[in-house]
Amino acid sequence: MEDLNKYPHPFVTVDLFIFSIINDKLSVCLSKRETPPFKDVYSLIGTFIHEDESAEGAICRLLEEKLGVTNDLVLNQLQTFTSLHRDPRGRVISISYYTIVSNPDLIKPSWAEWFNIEETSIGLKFIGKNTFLEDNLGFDHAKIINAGVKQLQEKVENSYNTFSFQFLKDKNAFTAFDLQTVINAVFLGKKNELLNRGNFKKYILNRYEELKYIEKYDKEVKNTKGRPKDVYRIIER
Amino acid sequence: MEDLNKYPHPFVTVDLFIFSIINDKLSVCLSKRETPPFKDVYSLIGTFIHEDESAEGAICRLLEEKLGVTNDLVLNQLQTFTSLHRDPRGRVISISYYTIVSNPDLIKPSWAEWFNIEETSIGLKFIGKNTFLEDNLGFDHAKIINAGVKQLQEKVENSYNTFSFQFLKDKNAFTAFDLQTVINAVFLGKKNELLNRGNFKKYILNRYEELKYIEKYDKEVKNTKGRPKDVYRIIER
DNA sequence: CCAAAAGTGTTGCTATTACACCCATGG
DNA sequence: CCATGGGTGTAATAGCAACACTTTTGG
Repeated sequence: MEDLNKYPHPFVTVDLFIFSIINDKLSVCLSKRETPPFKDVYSLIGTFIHEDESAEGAICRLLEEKLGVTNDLVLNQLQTFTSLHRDPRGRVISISYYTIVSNPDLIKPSWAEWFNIEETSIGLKFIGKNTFLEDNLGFDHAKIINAGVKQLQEKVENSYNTFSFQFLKDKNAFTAFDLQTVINAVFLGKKNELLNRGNFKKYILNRYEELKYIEKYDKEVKNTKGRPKDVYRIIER
Repeated sequence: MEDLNKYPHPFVTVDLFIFSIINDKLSVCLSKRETPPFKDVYSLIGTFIHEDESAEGAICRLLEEKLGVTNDLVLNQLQTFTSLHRDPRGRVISISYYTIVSNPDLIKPSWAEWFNIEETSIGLKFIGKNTFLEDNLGFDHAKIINAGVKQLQEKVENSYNTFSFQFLKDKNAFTAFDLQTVINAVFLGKKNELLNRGNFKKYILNRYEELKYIEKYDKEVKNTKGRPKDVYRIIER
């Protein structure tokens, strides 16, 4: 059999971005690089793929060992980036993944920071606690995040799926309002006008209920004025 | 700066599949492998990525040098496959791409063969001139083609785009019938009942015309009975 | 002038939108 | 009992599917 070693082989990394919703805004978790290249610059969280693991395996290792996340998360492969000079260290290709956490506090390390995503006329900008990012991300990661946000929106667009449920903080007690907040966040506020409250409840939530994706099970314990919201929980399959 | 060579690095290939429509059926171009592993077994056409080229660059090299295709084709990245034992030679990951050619005769080499794609109750089967393939493809390529067909259908599903135009044999002279044949082929015949002739012409073709994707420019030169078809051409952007 | 094949019109159904109205709660 | 906020009903509209009807050709 042919000897593979006669072929030059590029290095392969996985890069992950984690989405969540913070203060009703779509947010992404980035890290400040502690080593060159791009020392002190923010970028996606990544690692080289080891010989004995798949790309998903590398992402899981990243989540467990570096980020301390042991929950089972749904991993979505986004795209593989291969342009020649994307990494100054040499020939490195990157397989990018994204995932969703409902609770941003799941990510413990201090070097991992959350950034709200906002849309400007020229593109996305990322607003951290003390930092403000626009195009100043390491590698080609600004481009990757743009592609990721777009794909996330496409996945949620198709209303009659359960993809957006991943953002819900409590899968056993949420309301139409909660889910609509998620969807508004994913679309960076732009869908606010598109679907009014009444129709959302009637056509989206009631439809999910008919399809047995969710079930009503109790009224909200509330302490504000007004009629209490219907409370749902997800029906596990 | 960190020395990359301390990391083990997997090998990286690109694998391409070319779609076309032959005898009104969606077809895919595969090759019989001339060397191990999987000698004499059919598989996608692939190559290792060189040090000095991107994945798209490797696909272009494949098309030009191996397949003799110099046309500018639209390349679509499908997915990257990384499971550990997908290649018996060792740790090899594959970035898969697909493209569309309107004329299958563009692919000249004798080792590249076209297979009609049909759907059975258990999955896809591939029917060549003398060969019949079902699960007996090399590597994990049966899985890759399944994913590719699915993505192709999703792209075409969204009716108001121009993706399906890539299959048209003559972009300067086609009819509603031609385009409907393309779409029926992409859906492996299953959409035959869904859209009748009259509605397709009215709602799809006339809409494309309004959107200035296509324009009517002549009647068909015909030698059969019946009213001549409207003939369109694509408006280039 | 008739059959064939394709374009166009008509009808009804369904999904969506806008918006009004009704209901449950706290103060 | 009223303001608040959420649930539900209603009317208008847009899009689509089914199918009938009309137009244009060849023989």
